[in-house]
Amino acid sequence: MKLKSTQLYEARAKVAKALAHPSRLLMLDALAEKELCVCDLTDLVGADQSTVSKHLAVLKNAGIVADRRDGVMIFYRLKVGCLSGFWKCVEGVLRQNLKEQQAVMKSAS
Amino acid sequence: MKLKSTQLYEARAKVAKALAHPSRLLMLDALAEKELCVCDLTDLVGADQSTVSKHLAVLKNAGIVADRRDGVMIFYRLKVGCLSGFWKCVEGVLRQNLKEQQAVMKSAS
DNA sequence: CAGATATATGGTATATTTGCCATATAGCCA
DNA sequence: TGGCTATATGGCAAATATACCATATATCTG
Repeated sequence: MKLKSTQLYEARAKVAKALAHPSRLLMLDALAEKELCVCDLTDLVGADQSTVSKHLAVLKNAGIVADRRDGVMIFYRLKVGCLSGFWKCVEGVLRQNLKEQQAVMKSAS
Repeated sequence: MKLKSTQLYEARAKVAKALAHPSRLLMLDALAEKELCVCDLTDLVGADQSTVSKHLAVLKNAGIVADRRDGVMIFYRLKVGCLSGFWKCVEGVLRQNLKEQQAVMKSAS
């Protein structure tokens, strides 16, 4: 039971780690629209191609995206559909947190 | 617009980073039930108290939990309600990925 | 096959994260 | 106030993540 739990949280952490970089999040947002090749994503992120390739490997290894070869190009697509809803919820909470902080600041002044 | 986007993805990454550790995820799961003091969470995680305290600081700084003092003890509670639903969705996708991989293995054997 | 293009991988320097120890801070109670 | 308990913080060493360069691999095309 303890081992099982450990594995569960490590699996979740692997996904969270894959999401824990601005460039990867930018790419995921773009991929939510349509599949894109590495060249598109490299342009989008504005980093070295090898850097983008490694970011994509992280996402793929976490099971968040999948890839498909078409000739010389490799297209990546999103496999997890719950990201946009999740961020919407999280950002709602953070906005609320901010409001509460501002209220505290105001009452203290 | 570019700056705004960068800030958005950095804000999201901060939340994802806070989620990117098995011990923190274990604590968040426990906090989904009810608020807990640092001592409870230290027992749960089984790490040094200072380590747990720092993990909690990460979660608090990301806006995922809030704390409340009651005498000598400090109770933490979850502020973000969308975590369990998110993990449920993610784990569904990962299970599906696994099935597909197994199907590939089978057809290749 | 040779050359060109798209992508991945190895190597390495730098930055960040993590965990524990020691210690500081804060509240409770005698 | 002094001692006790709960929690937080500073410091440091080890582990991990990140970015870029150089280069390897794979595919297409002539």
